[in-house]
Amino acid sequence: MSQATANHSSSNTLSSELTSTLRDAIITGEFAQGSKLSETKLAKELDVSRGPLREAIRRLEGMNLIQHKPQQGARVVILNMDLILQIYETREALESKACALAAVNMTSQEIDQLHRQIDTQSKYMRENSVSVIPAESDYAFHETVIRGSKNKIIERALLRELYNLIKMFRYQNEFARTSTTNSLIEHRQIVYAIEQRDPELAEVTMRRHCVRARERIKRRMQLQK
Amino acid sequence: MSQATANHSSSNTLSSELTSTLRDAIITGEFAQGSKLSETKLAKELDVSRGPLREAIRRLEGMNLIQHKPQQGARVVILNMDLILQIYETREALESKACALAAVNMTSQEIDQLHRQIDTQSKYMRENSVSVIPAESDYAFHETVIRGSKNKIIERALLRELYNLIKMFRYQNEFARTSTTNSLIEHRQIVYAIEQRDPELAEVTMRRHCVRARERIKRRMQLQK
DNA sequence: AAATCAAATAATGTCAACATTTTTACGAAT
DNA sequence: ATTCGTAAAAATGTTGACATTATTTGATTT
Repeated sequence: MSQATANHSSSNTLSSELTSTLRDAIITGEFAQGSKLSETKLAKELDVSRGPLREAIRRLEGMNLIQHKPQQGARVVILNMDLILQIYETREALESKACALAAVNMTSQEIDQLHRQIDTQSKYMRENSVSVIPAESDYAFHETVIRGSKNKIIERALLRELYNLIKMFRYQNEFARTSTTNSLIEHRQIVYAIEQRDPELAEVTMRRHCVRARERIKRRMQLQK
Repeated sequence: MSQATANHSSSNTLSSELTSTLRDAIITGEFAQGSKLSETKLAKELDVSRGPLREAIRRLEGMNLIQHKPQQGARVVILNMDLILQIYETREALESKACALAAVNMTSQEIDQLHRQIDTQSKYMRENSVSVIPAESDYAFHETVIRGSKNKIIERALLRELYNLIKMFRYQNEFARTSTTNSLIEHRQIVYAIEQRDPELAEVTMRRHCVRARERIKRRMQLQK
């Protein structure tokens, strides 16, 4: 309690702290894809017992970030091209539906927030004379739409499972990071559809946005190879 | 090892055994919706220590079957009308996509299996002079389609998360159980679209099948109320 | 009788030790 | 040199005890 380094999240349990810590380490690639998360080694390094560590691993398993085999331990998921495309396919199905629902269920305050987020992106590009949207800003926009769906199941599937994998992929692959000027235009179209309270338009607009992202990724991965 | 009741799954870990046991108990309503899963009580009843029990609870959390609050324990999810409709909405988005992918990716052997499953359903209805498909047979059909998508992410989201909730809902609500003659017709249409290798047709056919199921549920829940 | 507070009780969170399985290391045999 | 098998080492699975936090109980006050 008298420690200098303020533990700003001391109210949480150790197990949930570990979940966040390990999740971030996996996303950033600090733990390499396919590498083993040794309980004994991690427990020593992080100075915790294996109990909470195992619980954190079970949670990460539920987020698709690691795979666990009985008696053999846990390994970081490997994002090969097949899996990435499957992730983007799933995202397309879920987020287009989320967007349709958002057109019906979002409050006007939430729509205002979408405008502010787009303005931030636009301003950033103008002031820095670049044609890329910062990743955090892009995530924030999509998160607002997803939460606006008011569908807890879709929200959980996207934010708790898929987006962690997408963040991991983008963070570790430079070529996957760019959200170009086109993205901003598409974001505007999405907000327009939601504002019009037009779920069909919102759905196809978001679907196209996701499909384009996937195809861009696919093209670049094939070049890479 | 010399017990009369053969433990046919003794090769698995205790923790995974507990996961299955608790999952089934939740689905069947043996643990009531909203009731607390007390670690100490369960540990005594099942004669296991709390460690593996806690891991099983973390896994069930990842399946959306229970909600866990720090320092307060785990409670069985409550399937109110809102959540049920959200579950069916999500299923619609995922399974229609899965069906489109199945039209592209299924092997002819897997398509044969679909035919056999439909024949079983048809035969059952003829021989028993009823107009309902047994729940297990309906699940089996959908599972074959879902696995046929070859998309591990969608497969996991549907089979590991959504379908457990749907099974729980159907098991505990008599009015939600009936898969009528129409379902069999729709199943035939789905197989036809897959057989034609027509992903667009497969997608809209499965979507309609899911939408109808949801609307049937919605109508009956509103009457119930 | 209702509300409030404190002690007692019970529950969840965490740890360290033990049990079992897997992996590694090493030596013998072909 | 390679393969095989055995022993040692290390890892995961499981348990019971301790620490801390919630909840309950009961006495006190208004």
